[in-house]
Amino acid sequence: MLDLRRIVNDTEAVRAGLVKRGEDVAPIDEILALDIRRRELIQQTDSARHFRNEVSRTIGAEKRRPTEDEIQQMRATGDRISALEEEARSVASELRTLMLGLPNLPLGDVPEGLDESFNEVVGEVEPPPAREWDTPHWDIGDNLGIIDMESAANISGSRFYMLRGQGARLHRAIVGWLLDTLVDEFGYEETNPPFLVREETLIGTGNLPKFADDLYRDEDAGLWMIPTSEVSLNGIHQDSIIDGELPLRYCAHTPCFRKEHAAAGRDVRGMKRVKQFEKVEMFRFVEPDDSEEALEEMIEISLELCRRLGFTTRLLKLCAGDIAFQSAKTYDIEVWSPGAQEWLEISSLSTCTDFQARRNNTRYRPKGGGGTRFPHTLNGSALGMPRTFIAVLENGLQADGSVVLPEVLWDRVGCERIGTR
RNA sequence: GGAGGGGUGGCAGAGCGGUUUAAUGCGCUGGUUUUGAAAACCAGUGUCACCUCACGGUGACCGCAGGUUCGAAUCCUGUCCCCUCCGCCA
Repeated sequence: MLDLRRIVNDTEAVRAGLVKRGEDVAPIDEILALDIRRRELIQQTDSARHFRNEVSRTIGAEKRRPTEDEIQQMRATGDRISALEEEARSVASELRTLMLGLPNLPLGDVPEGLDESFNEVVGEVEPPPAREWDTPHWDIGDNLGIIDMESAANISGSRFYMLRGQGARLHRAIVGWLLDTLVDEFGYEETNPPFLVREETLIGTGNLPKFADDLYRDEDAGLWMIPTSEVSLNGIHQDSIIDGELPLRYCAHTPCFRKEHAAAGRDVRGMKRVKQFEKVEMFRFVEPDDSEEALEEMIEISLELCRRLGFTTRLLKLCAGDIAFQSAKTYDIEVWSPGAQEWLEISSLSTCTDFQARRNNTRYRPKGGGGTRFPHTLNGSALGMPRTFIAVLENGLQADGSVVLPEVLWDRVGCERIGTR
């Protein structure tokens, strides 16, 4: 959520930010009008209530029964207050609806542009030359008997995958290695949060109300399945004032559930785009002044993880039209997929400034005192799973069809190579 | 699913119709003392909104939503969540 005061005091900058994202600015004028009405109503209600408080306080202090006149007058005041409150509620609710529909504003250094063709590659990298045996991950997995797409379809239909034997173990090894590395080397607290969340939690991240169509839900229970652990981790401090010092660094390994309507017909083969996948996520609550540096640190962590897995990567700075609703700035890390001869998004790292904290009503106490403030939140994949798995297979593929594993995984998988030699 | 108990300020925890503008403790901030630190002592310190250049003022908030009343943290109804016990399922 944007700061209402900022919309009022710095209207043109807010409009410019929305335009940069290709967003409709019409709600701004409605918001400004509703805010004026809202203030009027608050003032009128407050003064009516002040009157009522004065009178009843006097009666109480004098320990007497109220007079007939007083009772009449107070009843009328009560009715007036009720009427004002009712209008105030409806104005506040309209205002909130509009506010929840506004995306975050892109930071100044976010590239202009409305679609992915305007994303900037940071430090161009040449992909390695193609090898004659390069082949997509589904063929590799099929040959080795470690990816079983047919069974997945039997169980759940399209856009699911199933891993078997050493494939399942490799998957588990990657996840375990990622978590351990984040905890042991990069100062993250490991968490294992709920995967089903309340509606308010999804409003807090920005997924609701706007993107309900992308999410799975249990309507009877009022619970939704998370599309990313960002949702659960952001929810930890919902409606509360963080007790203690920032920064807070959480990581989690969770399943993620997405309907993927928007991708209908695209990436249908293999496990690249599926309705259920797993991800190891990094999440931070930081002081506002520290968020840009924190984002750089998180990018460096993800790049380092890719390096240790032996991946060829490139870094993308997303343009204003391509960043997520809640994001103020996003970098994607893409890994070279030799089997498909394309760059594959393996991590997305964003700062959401105070946008999520505001929606979530998460606050902290700055060190010097002086009340509460909204922290900044940042999230990023410490590598998304099926794609990391894909990259390990395609990069490690040998001419004989076996896959040589990155050294960091040897102990966990129990071998250096999958397949015959 | 059944029975009971409970949700109060950063935390703990009183209050159960009108001097409560929510006691007290912890924590936090500042000060005194000290070579320095700790301890002790003194003072301050809930959140949010609106008005004001400011000093300051006003209002709301005791899980949430209604209701009763001149007046509700306090009484009534509904609802959500947490805890204990029982049952059922893993």
